[in-house]
Amino acid sequence: MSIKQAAEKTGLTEDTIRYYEKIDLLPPANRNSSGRRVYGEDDLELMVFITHMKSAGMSLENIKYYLSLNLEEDPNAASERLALLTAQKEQLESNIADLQAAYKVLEHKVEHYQEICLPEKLRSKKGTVPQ
Amino acid sequence: MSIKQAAEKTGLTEDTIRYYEKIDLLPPANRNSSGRRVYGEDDLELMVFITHMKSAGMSLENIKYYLSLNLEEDPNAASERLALLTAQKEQLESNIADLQAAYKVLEHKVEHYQEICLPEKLRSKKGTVPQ
DNA sequence: AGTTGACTTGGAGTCAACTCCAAGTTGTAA
DNA sequence: TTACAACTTGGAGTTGACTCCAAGTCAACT
Repeated sequence: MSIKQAAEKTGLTEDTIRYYEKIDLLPPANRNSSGRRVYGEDDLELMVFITHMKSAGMSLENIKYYLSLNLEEDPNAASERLALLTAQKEQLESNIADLQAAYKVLEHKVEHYQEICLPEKLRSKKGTVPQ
Repeated sequence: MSIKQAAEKTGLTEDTIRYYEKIDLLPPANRNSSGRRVYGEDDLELMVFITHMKSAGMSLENIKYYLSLNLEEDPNAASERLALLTAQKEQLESNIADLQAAYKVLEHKVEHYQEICLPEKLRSKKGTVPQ
């Protein structure tokens, strides 16, 4: 599939995909006979994985390092990956906790302004802390 | 209190506090007789509020807009604040959901590498999705 | 009077992560 | 064949949020 289709499927932009390739986060894409990038399912999976790690707050630099660990050749690669993932998981836990604290603050504020805006009416739909 | 003490109490750096003042996110600080910045409890509260909103993913620009809504003079300020906060709360909900999805992915990966690294042993301490 | 050390300023530099651009190539369609 | 859209490249520019710097001021202490 073309870079355009890959972009559509992953939610990345074409520029971002090329940028990821440029910084060696993605391996050089396969090319067709006229030199255009061609992607397969494996490539898509990798991009999706990257977006997951990114939304978990991992920097591109760290994702790159993670991906560089060669499971076939390096006997320590697996445990290094484990260490990285565990650290990231812990950082993520604390980020989520921070966000949830911020959420509570927001919730309070929203309630406050609802009381100002809707004089003693329909204050029904309280948000719940997302699970 | 001095900028240094304010920085210590809020976790911001002195540079960041001055930067926030420069971009009009914070009002011009009061000065003592020799022109140095002096902060009171109200100022600290504002800084803490800003850090909360920031960790909720609100941009400094949006926080600035929120703070610029003048409750005394503008009859619509309260409902505009409500709208802003509600939008932010919704965005935050979806961010938290994303993070939790990423967390699940990480958790799976961690389990996978634990199986590789610790051959059928001590796979006890599963992480739980943080509340 | 001299030396710290904490502050002041305006402005420049940094960083991650894009985002855009100009100029060129290729494959398809009218 | 001529137009057109979809790609290609290297490199420059942008954004948000700091972070650092040089040069100067000020108050307190020895």
